[in-house]
Amino acid sequence: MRIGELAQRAGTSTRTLRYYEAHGLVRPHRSANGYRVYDEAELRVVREIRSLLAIGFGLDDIRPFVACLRAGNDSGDVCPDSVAVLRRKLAEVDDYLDRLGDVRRRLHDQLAHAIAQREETCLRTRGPAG
Amino acid sequence: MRIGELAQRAGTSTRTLRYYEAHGLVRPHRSANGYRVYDEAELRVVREIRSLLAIGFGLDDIRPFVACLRAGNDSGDVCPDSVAVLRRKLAEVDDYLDRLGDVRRRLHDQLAHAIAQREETCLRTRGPAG
DNA sequence: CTAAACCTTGCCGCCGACGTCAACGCAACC
DNA sequence: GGTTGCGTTGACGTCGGCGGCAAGGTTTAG
Repeated sequence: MRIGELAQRAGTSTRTLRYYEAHGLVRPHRSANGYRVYDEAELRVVREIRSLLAIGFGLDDIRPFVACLRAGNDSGDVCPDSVAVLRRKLAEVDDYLDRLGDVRRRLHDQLAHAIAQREETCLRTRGPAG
Repeated sequence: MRIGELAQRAGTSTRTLRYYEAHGLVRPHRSANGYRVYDEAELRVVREIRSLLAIGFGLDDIRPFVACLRAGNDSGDVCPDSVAVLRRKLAEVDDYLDRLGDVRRRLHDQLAHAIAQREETCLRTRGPAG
């Protein structure tokens, strides 16, 4: 399969596939004329990459998962390195959830305060009977 | 007050202050020799900017808050435009919290699955009496 | 023979909030 | 008058995951 077909089947672009290759994640052969040739297994790899990117992983984080797939495992996350990354990412997400919760509270309070102030101003402007 | 002093008092850099100015957020006068001169109120403005940046606002989002302060209000969030931004941001954060919660669940499940698989492999390798 | 549809490498653009020079001017002190 | 420490503008670098374009080669269909 050539790059265009893989791109279409993986739901991405040829540019993206070349980018993954440049970063060592996808490894095509080359046909006589220099065209990239991918075997079926690479489709699996590309889908794994896309799936992990979608939940916030960087390409560096993804490398162990690809290696795990290439090592013949049914899923990319059963190898020690992958598990380590999963643990780290889970911790990062938990951390981020905490901070985002704080931000939410601050936003909520600030909004409540602003609205209260506006009500007050409104009352003063129109008079207490307003 | 000149740019160095303001930077120090606001806990930031001169580069940052010039950047804010280039984006219309801070407005110094100029002394005869061309130096930027800030009055005390600008310290307040810069602190507002920093505070909002820290909770994930972009400079564009912050502009209404600065305008609100400049209009003579005690806090930058009581004006209609600021309130609108606060509402929008709160919605964005809620949205992000939802998606991050999904991601967390997926990470957690994936991790649990990976560990279960490894246990199984381990047992098979060492034998059921392992 | 030519056009169309593939493919190749290479390089610039993007977003956003700055950091980090470069090359210069101004002010003050000894 | 030389040094030090302020200030000025301008322009390029950063990070990451690509998009998009240029300038060419290959293959296939008509």
